[in-house]
Formats: sequence, structure tokens, C-alpha cells
Amino acid sequence: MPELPEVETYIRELAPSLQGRRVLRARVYWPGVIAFPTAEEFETGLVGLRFTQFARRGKYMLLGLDDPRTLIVHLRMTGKLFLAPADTPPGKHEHVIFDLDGGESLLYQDPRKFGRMWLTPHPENVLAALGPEPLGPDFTAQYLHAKLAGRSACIKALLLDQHILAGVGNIYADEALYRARLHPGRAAGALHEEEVHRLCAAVQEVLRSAIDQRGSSLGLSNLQNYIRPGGEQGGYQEEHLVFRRTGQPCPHCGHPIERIVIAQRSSHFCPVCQPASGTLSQP
DNA sequence: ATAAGGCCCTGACCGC
DNA sequence: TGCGGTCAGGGCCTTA
Repeated sequence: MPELPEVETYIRELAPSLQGRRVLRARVYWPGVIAFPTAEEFETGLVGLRFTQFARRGKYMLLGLDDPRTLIVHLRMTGKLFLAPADTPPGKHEHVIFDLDGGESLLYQDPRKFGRMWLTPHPENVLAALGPEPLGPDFTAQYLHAKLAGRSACIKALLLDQHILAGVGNIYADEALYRARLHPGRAAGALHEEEVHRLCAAVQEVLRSAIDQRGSSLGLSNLQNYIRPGGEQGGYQEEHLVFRRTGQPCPHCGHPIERIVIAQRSSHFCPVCQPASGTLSQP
């Protein structure tokens, strides 16, 4: 599942190979992936444009062009982008192909078909509702405490809410809550100031480490696996302490990691180190 | 405004 | 071997 560290890795690793390349042709095989404009306008609109800038906002990739329009890509669950020789025939799950100058094509592959792309002169409209960048100056314990105040929803659910902060998904929410020693089901508004401070620091630490490790590549199935644009795996899965470790011992206390469902998503945690309330152990 | 549930998708996995 | 059922999950939409 590409989250902030995986998308950041995509931007960093795609930029050198896409910089200055021109789109000769764009082919959309699954129109549903194009959120704006229509698939036809998307195909014709990209012809002749050159990639010039590469940025990330939350889990969105922003590919700047020598044009007022920006190509925005959200990989959602299983989206992948990679370069292949120009004559590579489209596979079953390749929904968009950008034929580039230089004899290569950029392929968008997405078995789940959840990912979306936009080609728009107003990227700010697509991104308008996003909360601050977790690693930017606006994401502070004070900010987070204010956003959580009065909220009865579980803290895990609000960590996943992109309006509150942009870029955290299921993996890094679980890992951050474990490191902050907070039960994922705690009512967000009931967190004490010191706990919010811990959480804020844990979110940033987990994301920074995951970026350093080029993201998390998970699972035996290639379905949900995040793979870097060059085909390599990330490394942060080796540092997961709770995510998808149900039944395995907590690295701190040895109690089996448990799994519960919060906001329709699995949450992994240690019931000893992350008590629902009361006294805390000290990992 | 907030919270909760449904929906989109399909490969993997399980039981029979 | 094959079949049907269930699960996962980000973001958006609907409902209360």
C-alpha cells in the first residue's frame, strides 16, 4: 500500500529517469482510472508535453509539465509506475501507458483499479482538502491536539483521515501508535497533551525512517506488494513492529500482537504496551 | 459538523 | 481440480 514514504520514494526514483522526457502518446486502457478530464481529453492533452518537475503532496504524486497543467497520480492500493521498452505489449493490469521519447514507455499498472489520475491546470483544487504534511512545519503536537479536541472517533481512524494530516495510511498509523504506546481504539479527544506529543513525534519518526528505507514492501502475494519503480523492494518492512504481525510476540514485552478492526481496517497492536486506558508500560 | 457504513475492484486464500 | 464465499483496503459518497 503506497503511503507517504512509498510515494516519496516513487518521486525520488522516477524523477531522474523522467526529467525532460517528452510524451509522444498516451494510451488509456481503463477509462475509470482518469478522474479528470475525460480519458479522451487526457490522451490528447498529454501529447507533446515534457516532464519538468516532480513533487509529492500526501499520497499524491505531482508530475509537472512544460504546460499549465499538472499530471497528478494517486496509486491508492496497488498502483505502480515503471519504465519499460517502448514495444512492451500492455499486460492485463496495465491501464495507462505513456510512450516517451528515447524508446521507453511509462506504464501504470494497477490490479485493483483503485488508483486515479488527473491532468489539470488547477492541482490545488484536487489537493484542497488535505491536512498538513506530517514532516512539514505545520504539523505540530499543538496542531494535532487542537484537531483531536472534542472528537469521539478512535485515534486510529483520525490518523487515517487525510483532512487532519496527509500521507499516513494503515501501516504507518499502526506503527506510530505502537511507538507512542497508544491503543488504536482510544477516543481521540481524550488523549492527554503528553500523549499527543508522543504520537506526533512517533508519526514523524516512523515516516522518516520509512523514507530512509525506501518504503515497505509487504506480503508474499505480488498483489499488495509495493515495488519501487526500478523493481526493487523497500526495506522498512523489516522494521515493522506490529503491522501484520498478529500472534507474534511484541518486541518489547513478548505478549502476542493482536488484531482488531477499526474504521473497517485492521489494526495491529500490543494489548500490554498499548492499553486501552490506565497505566502504561515503557517500551 | 461528525461518525459510521457502503462502494469500488479483483487476486489470494479457504473450505468443500 | 474447481467452485463459491470472504477478505483487504484509500478515498469518496451516502446516511443518520
